Parts: sequence; C-alpha cells; structure tokens
Amino acid sequence: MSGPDSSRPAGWRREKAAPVQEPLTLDRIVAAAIDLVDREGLDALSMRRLGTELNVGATTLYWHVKNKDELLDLAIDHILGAIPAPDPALSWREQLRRLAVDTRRVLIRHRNLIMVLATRPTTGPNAIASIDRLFGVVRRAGFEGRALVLAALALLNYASGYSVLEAAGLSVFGSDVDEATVRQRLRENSEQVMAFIETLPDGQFPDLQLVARNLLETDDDARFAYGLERLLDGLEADLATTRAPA
Amino acid sequence: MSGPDSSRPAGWRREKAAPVQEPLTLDRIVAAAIDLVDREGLDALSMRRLGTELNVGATTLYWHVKNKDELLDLAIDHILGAIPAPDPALSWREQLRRLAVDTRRVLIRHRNLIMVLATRPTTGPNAIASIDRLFGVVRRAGFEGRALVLAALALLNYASGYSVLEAAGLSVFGSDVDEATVRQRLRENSEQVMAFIETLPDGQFPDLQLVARNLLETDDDARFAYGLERLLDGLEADLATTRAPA
DNA sequence: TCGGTGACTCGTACAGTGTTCGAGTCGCCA
DNA sequence: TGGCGACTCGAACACTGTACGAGTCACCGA
Repeated sequence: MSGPDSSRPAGWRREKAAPVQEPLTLDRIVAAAIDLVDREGLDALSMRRLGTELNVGATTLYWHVKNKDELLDLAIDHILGAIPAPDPALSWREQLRRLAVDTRRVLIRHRNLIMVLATRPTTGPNAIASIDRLFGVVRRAGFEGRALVLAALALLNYASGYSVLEAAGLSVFGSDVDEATVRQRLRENSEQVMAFIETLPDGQFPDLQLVARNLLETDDDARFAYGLERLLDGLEADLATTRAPA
Repeated sequence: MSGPDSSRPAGWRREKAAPVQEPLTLDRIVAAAIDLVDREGLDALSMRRLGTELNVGATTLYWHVKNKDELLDLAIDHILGAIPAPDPALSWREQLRRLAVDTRRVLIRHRNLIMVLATRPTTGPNAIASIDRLFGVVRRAGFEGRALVLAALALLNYASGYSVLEAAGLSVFGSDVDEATVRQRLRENSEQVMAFIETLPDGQFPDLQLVARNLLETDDDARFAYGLERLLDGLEADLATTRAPA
C-alpha cells in the first residue's frame, strides 16, 4: 500500500558488477514521466512505456505509485514547485505580476502536461504553497475579508486559466525546450491561427478577419501581460476606494 | 469518408411496423454524447457505450463521425452554440459582462465536458462565431489595432479559463441539472475546499487558513464576477487614456 | 421487373490501455 | 540458517478506439 519512502537504507542495491542502474525512486519516476510527456505528449505516457523508459517492468511502477492519476498529480505538483516566491521587498503589484508571469512561464514550459489541471482539483503541496504565497501578497497589499479571497482567486484563475487555454492551442510535441524556441513555437502558432482565420468564409465573421492581421503584432507574452495589467489596474483601483471602510 | 449530410431524403426509413426508432443522425449522436457525459462523466463516454445508448452498434457511429476526437469537438461546439449574442442596445461594458457571464454559465452547466477545451484548439463554427461577436463588441467599444486584440483575448481567456479551472474542482457526476442544484453543488464544493484547508498542517500555510473562513461568504458567481469587473475596470481605464491618440 | 448503387449497419479483430494477482528475487537481521 | 520485508515482474482481465469487410435495404435507371 505505502511506498518505499519510509527508511530506505541507502545503497542497499549492489554497487559492483557494473553500474547496473540507479535505484528506482519515486523522484526518478516522476521526472521520467514529465520528460516523456514533454517530449512526446500526454498520450505517449502509458505505464508500460514509462516502464521501458526506466528499464523496468510496467507493473513495477505500481509499487511506488498508487495509480496513474496519482502519478499525474505528482508530476503536476512537481512542476508547480518551480514557481518561485516573489521578492517581498518589491511592491505588492510587482510581486503579484511576477507570481502570475512565473506561473504562466512554468506551465507553458510543460504545456503538454498542464491540461490535467483541467481534469481534477489541484491539491499538491507545491500548489497549496504557491496559493498560500499568493494570498499572503494580496493580504499585505491591503485586501482583507471577502475582497482578499476575491482578488486572489481572480489572479490565480486568470494566470492558470489563461495558460491552460493557451497551451491547448499549441502543437503537442516537444515542449520544455529553451525559451527562444518556445517563443518561436508560439509565433508559429499565431501564424497558424491567422491562416485558419483566412480560410473562413468571407464576410461571415467580419470582426475576426478585420482583426487577424493584428494578431501577429502581439506576441504571446504581451497578450498575457496586457490582461494581467488591466486586472491589476482594476484591483488597485478597488483597493483605493475600499481602503478606509472596513 | 463523408457523412450523410448531403441530400438525405426525408423519411426514407420505414415508418410502419411500429416506431422502430428515430433515424440515427449526427445531431442525435452529439446530443446523446453530451447527455451521457453530463450524467456520468467524460470517462463514461466510450464509443461502445454511446452505441448502446443509441441502440446501435459501436462501429455504426463511425459512419457519421470520423473519430472520437471529432465527436468531442462537435459536442463542445454544440454547447458553445448556447452562448447568446448580447443585446447591441446595451452599453459595451454590459455587453461584455453578459458575454463573459453567459460563457461561464454555459460551460459550467456542462462541466464534465469542458475539460476537452484544455486538450486541443477550439475551432468549431459556434466557437468562431462567439469569438467574432466578442471582437465586434470590443471594437465598437472603441478599441482598435493591437489594443483590440489584446482586450478581447484577455476577456476571452479570463471567462473560459476561469470556467475550465473552476469545473476541474467540481465533482464529476451529474452536471446539467437545474441552476439551483448547480449552485448547491458549487457551495458543497466550497465547503469541501474549506474542509481540506483545515486538514493542512497548522501554521504551515498561515494565509490560506486565515482566509478559509471567508471562502464560504462568497458564492462562485460572485467570485467570477469580481475578477470580471476588475478586468472591465482596467479595460475601461485603458480605453479612456488611449482614446485620443491613434 | 431487374440489377446496381450508394447509404447505412454491424460483428470481428487488433493493438493497446490501466490495473490486479501471485510468484519470484534478493539484501538484511535475528 | 531461516525468514521477512522490500521490490520486481509476467500473465491475465476487462476495457479502449478504430479498420475491415460483409451484410441489409431504399431507391433509381433501364
């Protein structure tokens, strides 16, 4: 039932007779799963395939992991762990901005995996910690009570929701490459979207076509940032009007 | 290869000898798929199961539909068709508000299905039409060029992304019930979230726990609406400052 | 009336899935 | 030395999406 986490004696496996392979740990499994999904997409992640990726039988994985869903949860939470805590010396607005931007950067970097965020609630420790930090920043900004919850959830859902939908439009293979290539991919995607719009029956969707040519003038970072800034503008204004009354 | 859409003679099937059953059409298939997913969750939707649901062999469906992915796309687009066009007599802000609120209402109503929005790009005719209407409202509000694209995408991704993430946290079975029951479900979910937060190790996530009791004081509609209003506030302010310069 | 054609249905089969079960191996400790 | 617990794994089960080919049947031109 439980994993090998409790008191695993270090180096129990034979070290001699050639470096057979590293011992199989939960960390290695999760890392291999993320790597596989990054390279070949979520559909490529089957237990058997992940097993061969680790030179291990498929059913062996079930000693370390309850089932595939738990594995996905662990993978998601692992990548959420890469969201850094914002520097508390910065202004609250800058802290919130970085939290949102970093969240999106981390999620898009693993864009083949984040669709599972839409599949079940996210309750891993790293997710919880990240949300807790968000609430902290919002609270120190001056929000309290109901407004604190509302403001934090608006930011959280904007950042994650935007990223999830954005990733849905991207090609499936080969995420987790360097940032420059990611930007290139995003740009290619914009071009595809524009090409698609051009194929639509003329005059039926006038505003879409009118607007298509402006798509390429805005890269994806700018699109995300614009809505984020407007949201922060609105929050700041709301904070100013409701500060005095409790 | 192609479906029966082209010149299907009406009433070709025998009408006598008992009402055998309605002829199998693409519409009936899509409707049955949505209904099944609403009732029992996305995992319950298999081609065989959908077949028996329609008193039909599983492989029969493949004459009407290319594959399961296409079926899901059709289902998604079908429910997106329920988003009404906003009354053009209203103010632009009110129109945008209704577009966003209606989008969320429609999506949450079929909350077992909308996770496929996170799976692939959404390019169905109803989706396109809805986005076109959104661009139209934003344009008539006074946005142009780059700002038009940015503002519309911010709203689109806030509304859809928020809904997708929200649905991910909801229980899987029995969507598409009446609005009152939906609200009840949402409230139950809030209580579960609060209960979960209470189980966290004390003091480790101080801001989350501090905030938990405020969760129940905000229903889900209000949470969505708050962020939406802040976003609209920000857009309105941005429009005011950039109206004169082209 | 006959034959054909195209619309439509479906049983079978194939490769692949997640997961269970029971048997196996092997380092360590009493 | 014997046993135990950690760990691995092959076989099997019930299921999945889908290709293939055979079948049925309404209609149409000859």
